[in-house]
Amino acid sequence: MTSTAPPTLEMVAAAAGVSRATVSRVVNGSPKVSPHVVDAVNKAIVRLNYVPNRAARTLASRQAMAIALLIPEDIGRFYSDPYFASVVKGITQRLEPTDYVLNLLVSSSDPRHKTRRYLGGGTVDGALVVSHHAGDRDLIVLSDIVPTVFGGDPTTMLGLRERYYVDVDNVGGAQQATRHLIRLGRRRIGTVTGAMDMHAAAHRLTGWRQVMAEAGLDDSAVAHGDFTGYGGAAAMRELLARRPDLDAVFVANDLMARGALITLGAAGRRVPTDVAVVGFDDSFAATNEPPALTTVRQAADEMGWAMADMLLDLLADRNPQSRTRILPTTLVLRETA
Amino acid sequence: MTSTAPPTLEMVAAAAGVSRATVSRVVNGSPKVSPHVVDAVNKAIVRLNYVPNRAARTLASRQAMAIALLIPEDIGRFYSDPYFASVVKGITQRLEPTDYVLNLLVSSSDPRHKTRRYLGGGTVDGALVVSHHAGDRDLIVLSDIVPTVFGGDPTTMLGLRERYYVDVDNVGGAQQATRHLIRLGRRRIGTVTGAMDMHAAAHRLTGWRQVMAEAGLDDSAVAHGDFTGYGGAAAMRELLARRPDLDAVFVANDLMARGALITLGAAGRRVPTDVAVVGFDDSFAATNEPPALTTVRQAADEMGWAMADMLLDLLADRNPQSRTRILPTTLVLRETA
DNA sequence: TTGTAAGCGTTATCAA
DNA sequence: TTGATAACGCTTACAA
Repeated sequence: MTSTAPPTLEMVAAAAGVSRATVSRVVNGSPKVSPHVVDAVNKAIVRLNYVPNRAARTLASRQAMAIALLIPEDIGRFYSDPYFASVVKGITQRLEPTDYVLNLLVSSSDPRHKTRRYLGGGTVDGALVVSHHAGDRDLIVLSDIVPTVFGGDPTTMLGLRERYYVDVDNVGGAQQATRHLIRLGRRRIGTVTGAMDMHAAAHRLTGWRQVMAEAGLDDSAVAHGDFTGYGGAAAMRELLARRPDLDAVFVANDLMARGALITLGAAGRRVPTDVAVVGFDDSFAATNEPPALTTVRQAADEMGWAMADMLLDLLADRNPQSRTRILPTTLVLRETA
Repeated sequence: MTSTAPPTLEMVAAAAGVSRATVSRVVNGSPKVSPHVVDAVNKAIVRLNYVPNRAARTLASRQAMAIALLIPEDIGRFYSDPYFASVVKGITQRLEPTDYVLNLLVSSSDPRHKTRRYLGGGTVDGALVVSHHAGDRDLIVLSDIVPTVFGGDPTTMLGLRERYYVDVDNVGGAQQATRHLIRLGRRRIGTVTGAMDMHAAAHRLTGWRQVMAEAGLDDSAVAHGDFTGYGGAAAMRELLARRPDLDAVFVANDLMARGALITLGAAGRRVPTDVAVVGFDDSFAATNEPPALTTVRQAADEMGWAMADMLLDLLADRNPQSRTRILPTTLVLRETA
């Protein structure tokens, strides 16, 4: 903890024998300063161990150089899902080489108040919203306060003007998974869905349905899960009870796929010999333990990266290529299908 | 995005027919303002939808009302470990009711530069460091810049002055787990350690050793893991090869315990009938899928909470009870032992 | 109880 | 290329 007050621009100016303005120019890399002066100033900066004061800078330039990361109220889920962690990872990676910093903002029970106050205070230049749930209406409002990029399509809600967002191709991923299962010769294919109040779950189910229909297969073996391992195990039991002859299952995320695997093992089914299993996410859960899951990779970190990238464009008044960006999903073949 | 400039204190003052100072007092809840005036000011604030400018406030008060969360360079590990997620959760929960905000700072490859610059710029009032690895020396330096609280004992490194930190009782937890196994009648007890460059792994091994020695049991069945599921599975195989008659195993974290369970299943051992298994962490992995793990709970979120709490004390010039705080660990009995 | 006025450390606008 | 000199929006003695 520093005891003496930190050096100011003024002190550096005095030490270098120039004006404050000049030091400011040097600090900000202005091209029109004589090399000689630049040198003198830099020496003084180093000698005094000078670091610009952020608040003063923000106040004068009206730029906070900070971005808010808004997290849904449902804290528990956010932290327990490796998917979110990867998104955050991607965001921080994109921001790393920039001067922007990330402010973690867990939208409280009263987002209207604290969050709005925060964003309104000029504390941040923009916001990133990571939320899967439909119904986080409050968050939508925020995009009227500062430039905002959403993770996941927020336009499924009504009354929305154009919003910026990045999403992954959930439908396409589910299609690939299902087609793969069919290619494998499976015909009695079921699916375990995610929590249906999240658009990702709905889209994945849609993809599965489309391919099943195309192939003229029975698409009635649907059981609803909740994106947790236990939920996946329970849904799998339900599926097995209804269709004991099932030879494949597309599970809407890896966590549930793990649970499904356990149910299958307990029921004496060999994977993938008897029943092939494909998960979704290619998260940590897919490869942390054997058997390694065949799954649909949605590059969550890329999503975070793309979100930050889009926001950066917005903040630089550089218009992003487009308001939305859909990232591809790819099937990753491993041991379960 | 607002197009018109946001209202200032000055504008509120004008609207309410009082001075700037008075508005400031009202905003900051000063007691010596007549109720009548308070009312008028608040009305004006609401009417203008006024939100104080953070930068101006910070500049004038020399308080950033922000806390940095420093994350180790090894990004991947941080994000894939549910333990860290819980710590962050605890931190945000403690900070929720305060006016402090959290700044996520992933210490880059060159922490000396960007991080120091950041902390030095008066951007934050204090810092929280979450790191398990020994050797993050650079981070230690930071505690000379701003008040800092560490998660995990940083004093194992040399040349350290007094530091503030919160840790969990790893030794005690391992002891409880091992004693439980003995109480169960198990005598041929092995252990799978974590990555030995982390002090938590070392402490857990120590706890196991102590109890084994006390009980006069053979403590040679030690296999080293790396805190991942695959590592745990491999270590378990090694243990089984060396000691086929093993009747219990203490695994240094839940992720590895999951892997160990798979190895045991493949080897035809029933859990807990043939081999009892106790994990560590009580993380997400312990209960996400069956069987639910008997494990040692280290309340990671409490750790985050305690870290933030200690820092808050520091920032309020309230001296914390003590410079260090060791949180208890408790054995959670479930299905595997 | 309220107001005046002097900062807080930068950036930005002019001149020079 | 450099230097005065205003802002920027708020807090905080110090007066009244």
